[in-house]
Amino acid sequence: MSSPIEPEFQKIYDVVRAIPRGSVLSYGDVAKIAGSTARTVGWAMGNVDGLDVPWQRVVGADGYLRIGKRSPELKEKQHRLLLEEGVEFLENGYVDMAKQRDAGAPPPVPQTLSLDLDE
DNA sequence: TTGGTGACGCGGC
DNA sequence: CGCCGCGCCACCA
Repeated sequence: MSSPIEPEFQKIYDVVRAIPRGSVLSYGDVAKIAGSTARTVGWAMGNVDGLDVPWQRVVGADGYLRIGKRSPELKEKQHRLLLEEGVEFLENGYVDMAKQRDAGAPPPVPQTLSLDLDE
């Protein structure tokens, strides 16, 4: 509604959509895969508007929900959504990243995406 | 055009 | 282990 989705952001959204339910990726991870930067991914997540993008599955590299600077409610919403998806949290409110990798969790990025950013 | 800001990340202290 | 600063890229005034 605001701005036309550039193909580059499209890639970001594509990667986020590929995140399996109950799993999460960090902004940096998404950025690396989409060939962008963490900041840009963050900006993209803030512009999902009505797109079909599971923005809640993108968290900080340390597992912290880096939202709430100006939208504490949004952070709570993300927390709730992730809980419903089966994502485990720690006492401090951080996502249990260790569990994420250790739970024998499936690769965050399905091969269906075939990231061809390899030269 | 320049400068400041931000849903980030990481190295230094 | 926490705080600070720089780098990054896109957006807005």
